[in-house]
Amino acid sequence: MIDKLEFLLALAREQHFGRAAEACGVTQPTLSAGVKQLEDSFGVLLVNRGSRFQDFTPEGERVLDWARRIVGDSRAMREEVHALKHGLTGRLRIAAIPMALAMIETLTTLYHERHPGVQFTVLSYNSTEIFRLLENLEIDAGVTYLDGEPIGRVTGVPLYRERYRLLTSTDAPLGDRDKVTWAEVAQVPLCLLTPDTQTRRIIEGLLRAAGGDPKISLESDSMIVLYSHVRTGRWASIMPARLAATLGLTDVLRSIPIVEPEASHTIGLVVPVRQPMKPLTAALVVEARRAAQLLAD
Amino acid sequence: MIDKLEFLLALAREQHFGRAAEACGVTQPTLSAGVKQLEDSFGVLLVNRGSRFQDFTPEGERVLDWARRIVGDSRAMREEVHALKHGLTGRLRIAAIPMALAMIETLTTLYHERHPGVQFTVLSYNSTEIFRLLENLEIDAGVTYLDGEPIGRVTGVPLYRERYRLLTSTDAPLGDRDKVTWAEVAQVPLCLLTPDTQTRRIIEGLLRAAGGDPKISLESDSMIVLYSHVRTGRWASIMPARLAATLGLTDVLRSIPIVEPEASHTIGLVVPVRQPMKPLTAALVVEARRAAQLLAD
DNA sequence: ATTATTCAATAGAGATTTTCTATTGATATA
DNA sequence: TATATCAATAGAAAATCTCTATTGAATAAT
Repeated sequence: MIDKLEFLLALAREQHFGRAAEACGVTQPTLSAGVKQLEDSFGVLLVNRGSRFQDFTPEGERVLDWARRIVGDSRAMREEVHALKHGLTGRLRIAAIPMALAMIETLTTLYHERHPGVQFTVLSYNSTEIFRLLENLEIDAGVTYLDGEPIGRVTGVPLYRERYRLLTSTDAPLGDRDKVTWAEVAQVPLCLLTPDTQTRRIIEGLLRAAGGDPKISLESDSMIVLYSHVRTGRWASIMPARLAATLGLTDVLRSIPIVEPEASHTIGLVVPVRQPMKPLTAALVVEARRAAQLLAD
Repeated sequence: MIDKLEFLLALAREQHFGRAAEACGVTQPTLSAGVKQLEDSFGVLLVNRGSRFQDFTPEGERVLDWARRIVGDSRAMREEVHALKHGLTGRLRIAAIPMALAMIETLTTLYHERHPGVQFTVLSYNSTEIFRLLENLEIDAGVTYLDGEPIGRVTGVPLYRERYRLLTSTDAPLGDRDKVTWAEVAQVPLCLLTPDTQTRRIIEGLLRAAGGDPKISLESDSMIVLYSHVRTGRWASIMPARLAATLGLTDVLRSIPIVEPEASHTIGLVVPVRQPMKPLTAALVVEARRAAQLLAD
């Protein structure tokens, strides 16, 4: 039964019987039969298909919702029993927005000190995807903005407040300033994250609110790409103070506070609201609260 | 997998492999094998047994907790999909404390008007048992005291406030009074519910607080037994005004307010906190809120 | 228009799992 | 000491699950 529900989750993820089957480690007819069995047992069609996968019926969507919950709980149960016997072990899957990647280390280091048996998978995704991955049980926790765009069925633990800075070289325009305004920054060609990220939308919003029409000379979904460009001294970017400090400043590379307004956003851990949590996740929430104290401004 | 968890729930309920098997509609070896499979798959012992059932291991208790959740959700899923197709049908299982039995009609009547396809099972249990039954998924909802003794993992919906009255005949002691005090009532021989009920504990508490040492001339777990005795005019009892009115007063039988103090307790619906609820339960909560308005003092 | 290709359902065989009956072994009760 | 109760075990039968191979339908490519 539960494995059939896992079939359904895989199908929702892959939107394709064959790939879903592969993801579950079974053959396509097996997965097809599993879905059909669910349909028979419920007495309703769950998936619309016309010789290929189309989408889920309304009933299918509801079942999918329950399936996520039931499959999640069944994994949590196994994890908890395992933890009772062997302590915390296993893999904790975390996704973070690019802007927060450099601070994940604070979390994982604290966690690893207490629970050395736990391994980590840290992925970079935009905030929208993070919520989708959480819903689909593909990650255990995310690190993203807590304010701003609405958040779904998750619990948030604030980690720190992020303030943006202009990263530029001393000999570039504005490079000699103590602080700059958003209006001024809007005049400079910038390297920013791609428009699918919330950070990009926030920064563009601030630039436009200051009356600017920003020129994005280079965009990427990788902070490394942005930073390596800025490092040459020929490009400028905007990033959180903390991130700039982590990546390292050089004698020609400066991180300049941006004012008017002094915008700040809260970054935090997000985990499924489900109670009780998986033990690995519960422990992460504990460490996140500790990390928040370390990171407090 | 889920059926194995059901085996475990039955075992917790029956404390006996054979009876648990019968309750699940399988033979004893099948249930034994199912439990053993769970143990193998978790790698831990769940049940302590020395040639017969003893109890659950700590790990077993945790698994039991998850099993209740998972099994409950899986039933809720089926119910919801069924409701999407056929509307609300099935059986709603409600347990109420004896003192509240007469008001259940208010709930079921409202419910039945809107959802004629739903059938009811109404059981009489004391408040402690009601919580146990809720935990074990043996009932969908309970009706009991919301204040007083601590309540567990349930959501409460207040229905009405209950005020106690002395039920006695006109020619008995106190029978001619407009109101009586708890101290006075403590002097009269009474018919009350058995001591395992919260109502009995509350009433005895009030009587003792008024300095009395009550004589319980007859006790029963059945309101009918109490009422039929009082009806003869030779016995007296204490019950809520509303209940007395439902059972019917005669020319010799009076219901007299008891004061000093004018104690009152809230009776309400209790349902599992689980979100989302089973459709039948969710509908019951809606009707309970309507009923509360009808019953408001 | 014809041919290829992709996709999911179906058929049927083999493997696995599940469940049963019957029995045993152990413990508790008369 | 005999009897009854309880749960585990053994082994056979039944049900199920999963696989390979194929079909049929729909889309894409030539």
